[in-house]
Amino acid sequence: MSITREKIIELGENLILSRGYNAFSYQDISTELGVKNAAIHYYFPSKENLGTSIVRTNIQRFEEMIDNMHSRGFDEWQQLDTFIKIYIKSHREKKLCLVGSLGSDFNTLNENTKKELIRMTEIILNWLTSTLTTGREKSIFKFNEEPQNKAILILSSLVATLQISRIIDNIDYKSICQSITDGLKP
Amino acid sequence: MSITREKIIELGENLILSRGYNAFSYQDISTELGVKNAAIHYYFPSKENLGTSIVRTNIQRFEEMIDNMHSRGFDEWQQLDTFIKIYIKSHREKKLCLVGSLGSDFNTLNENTKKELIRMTEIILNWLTSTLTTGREKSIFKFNEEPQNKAILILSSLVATLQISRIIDNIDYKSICQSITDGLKP
DNA sequence: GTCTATATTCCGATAGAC
DNA sequence: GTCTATCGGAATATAGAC
Repeated sequence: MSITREKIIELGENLILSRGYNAFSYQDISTELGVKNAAIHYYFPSKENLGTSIVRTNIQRFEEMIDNMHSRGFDEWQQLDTFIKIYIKSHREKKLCLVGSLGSDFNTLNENTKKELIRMTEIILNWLTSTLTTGREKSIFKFNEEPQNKAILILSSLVATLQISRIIDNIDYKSICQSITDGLKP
Repeated sequence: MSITREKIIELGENLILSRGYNAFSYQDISTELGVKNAAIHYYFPSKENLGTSIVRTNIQRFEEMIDNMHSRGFDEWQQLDTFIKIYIKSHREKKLCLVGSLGSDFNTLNENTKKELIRMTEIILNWLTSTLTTGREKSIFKFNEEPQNKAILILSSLVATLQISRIIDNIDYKSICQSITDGLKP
């Protein structure tokens, strides 16, 4: 795994999160790296390859985070807080998250990228649903909805508030996150 | 206001909601209308003009709906239900809403389109915040968050669940909407 | 193995035909 | 007033140079 390859994935991800999948080009990346746009095709023959690799990298990062939290013995509150902090960071950096950004572009993605995005979203929702379920069993959380529905509502709130924050710039993202967690307190 | 002009706005809106602003072209619209792509430029000289007109049309539609509900004497529950039904219809038609779709593309929009999108989002959020506030004063709704935060949370849930539904296709959108309204019951 | 020169296609947009 | 022929540029992608 070359350093250039990783750099391309990182630049590509940032471009997707700031401008969207269909609004960035290989030229955007190559200019940044000081090479011709065709050089990127050596590492990723088509945009589909790049998009798919970006999503796969994110899945790996997320799974490592989950493993890390489990091995550290984080309880459900600590896990949820850690997850929400990712979104607070994205908000600070004026970026969206892949679910929201690629979700909007879903119908224009290639099959492999779609497949990985589906997989990523399922992994996130399954983890969140499971965390909410066990957290409620332990009376750490309190809520009345189906855990699956609650998971979708929480993820949706985090995802779309990033998008709305981009439109209305004086939104207090942390305060919204506070409202989300307040709604889970026993 | 010619019939062709209205047809272009309608087709353009559907393309933004299904494929995104940067993924549709004048060709997509002209093919549908059986003319050359340049014919669309007669009605909308640039894509910016078209995008801005699409958002303006939506603002007008939303304001007419609000006026209509007020003159019919809808209470806060009836108003919220009517609003949510727009999203259930969008979900059925496999479309997003403009806030979510153009929110993702925000950084790539022209100044005028941005301005109208900001105006539209403010109008929606102001109406929702005001409806939640008076509804709570009348004890029709019950919630603990700041009305402004609650409005953003509800809109975000509706917006991003459309996007997530596109990725994960077996999501019960109506059930999610039920969870949203259940959370407001006294 | 890494990158460039180049091809091809499609985009938004203009000038001008009817 | 409405639409077409056509342009200039940017997109993705290939073939081949180093």
